[in-house]
Amino acid sequence: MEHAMKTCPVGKVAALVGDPCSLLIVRDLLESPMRFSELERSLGSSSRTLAKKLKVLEKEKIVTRKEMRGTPACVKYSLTKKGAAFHEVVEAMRSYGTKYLR
Amino acid sequence: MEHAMKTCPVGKVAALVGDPCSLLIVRDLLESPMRFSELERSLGSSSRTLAKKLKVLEKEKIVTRKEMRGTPACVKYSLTKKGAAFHEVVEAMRSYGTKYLR
DNA sequence: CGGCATCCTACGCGATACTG
DNA sequence: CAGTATCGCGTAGGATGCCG
Repeated sequence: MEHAMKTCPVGKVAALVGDPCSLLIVRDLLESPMRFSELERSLGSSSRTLAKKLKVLEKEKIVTRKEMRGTPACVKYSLTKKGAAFHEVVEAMRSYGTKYLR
Repeated sequence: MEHAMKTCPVGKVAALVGDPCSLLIVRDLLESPMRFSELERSLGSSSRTLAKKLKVLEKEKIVTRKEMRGTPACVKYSLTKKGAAFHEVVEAMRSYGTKYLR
């Protein structure tokens, strides 16, 4: 499996956002920048998982972390240009889901 | 996480082919029908994993199993119309991967 | 609020071996 | 060739608790 995911463009994308969690993060952030807790609620995932996924996406330059000062803390996540480019992929998926999955 | 994947079209698609293996199966079958062993080699996965994924995709009417008689056995997998409709999604991914992932 | 640390469990998945 | 069965490990990911 490893080989295919490093060779082919499709495989590489799959390796990056090929899990439901990362994909849904991108989907949400395409809508608008969001805070950690907002994502947490939207996805219904644990903070642990969310934090880990966000870190990967940040390292891959898909997502930007912006920390506003103040107390309590406030952090906004948004998409980079590279991340926003997932728009086409997500829309293709949405279109498919709407048409074929009830 | 469960909720988001049953509510939103994108989530539902993710639940279906939101893992690298299933996605790569679809990618391959978009090219042409393939035999079990061909998929096995192409993906570099174990027969166990492949068989399980294929069963799911078959149950979801993404993939069709066609058994030719003869010995040794020969089985061809191909996409249904519903499966072929993933073309747009896969192409969007390929386009993204080509542009942004080296 | 936005995390990180810890613990714990389920399961994905490869390796191997065996059948029709 | 096309699977199924069994074992065994690595890991994803929830639950909980703590801290700046």
